[in-house]
Amino acid sequence: MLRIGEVAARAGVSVRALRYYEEQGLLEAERTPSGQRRYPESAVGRVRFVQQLYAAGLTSRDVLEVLPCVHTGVATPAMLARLAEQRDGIDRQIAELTAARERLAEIIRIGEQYVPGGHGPSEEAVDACRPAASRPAAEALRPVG
Amino acid sequence: MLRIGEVAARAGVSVRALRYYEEQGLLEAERTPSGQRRYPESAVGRVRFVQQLYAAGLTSRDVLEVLPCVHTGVATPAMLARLAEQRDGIDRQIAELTAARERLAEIIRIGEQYVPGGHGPSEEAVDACRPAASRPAAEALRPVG
DNA sequence: CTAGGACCTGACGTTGACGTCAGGGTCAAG
DNA sequence: CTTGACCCTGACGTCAACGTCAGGTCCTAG
Repeated sequence: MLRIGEVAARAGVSVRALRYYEEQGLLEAERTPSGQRRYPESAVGRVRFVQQLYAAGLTSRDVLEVLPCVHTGVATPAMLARLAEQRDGIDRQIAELTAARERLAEIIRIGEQYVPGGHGPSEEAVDACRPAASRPAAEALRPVG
Repeated sequence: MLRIGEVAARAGVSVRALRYYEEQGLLEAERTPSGQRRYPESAVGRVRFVQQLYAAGLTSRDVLEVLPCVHTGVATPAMLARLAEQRDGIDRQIAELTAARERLAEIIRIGEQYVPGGHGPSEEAVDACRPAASRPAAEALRPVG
């Protein structure tokens, strides 16, 4: 059985975070007679999983909805629906991130092309800043006005 | 020239958000003699771009660091470095999201497999909750304790 | 037995991106 | 000329996931 500090260190989070997770019902702990928390090794993996879901934009409540699969080992249809919903949400996020990434990457490509020479503003660079959908407009993201 | 309400509607954000962007230096506006804001069409695209970067986890300050490419049309080496940094951050996020997504997807697959029958907890379902790295441990994410 | 590092429970502070309310101008239509 | 939708500037409220501080307990090495 691990003490809270050990779990925190192994999972790469703060002690405060673990107490917060308990508060939110995401992580239980046994208690010693004196009231100190004791965790099984499994807690480390669980904390990492929670962190992963947080990173995916889920809230504590979302995670709480999704975690029961852990206890029952099997999902109800309603839970499956929620799981699928969260998965789809993540898919949407990935799509958005990919779009944003591409946009930055294009700005970088064009920037790298023009910086060496060091000459003035390039239409292409400005162009890269515009949303793909409105490229023809040739206006977006240039100095407003 | 668009009024603030129109820009907000077209970009799918609140009027308050636009005023906030101005406060953060992310979006300028001309003013009518009476002090009302007027935006060019380009503002809509710009707002969408800012939203996209927010969705990618950038803060207002991050966006502010990245936006100047818009004004100069070309990036300084320092700016290119920041852009690359943000792009790499997004890449890391995408990787994490993909991992989280896969984990949820696996839970769903196994859940779908066992729910129809409606019998008890399945080891596989529990297994899917564990981090791939610690699969051999066969402990993580089961009822803690 | 004692020092000090780890742990405990409140409970208030923080940060970012807005929401919301108060109190008051603006302006096209009827 | 008045009504009602839209706009303005403060300025305080919100929510999540913790950070941090206070004041006290536990426990392990020396």
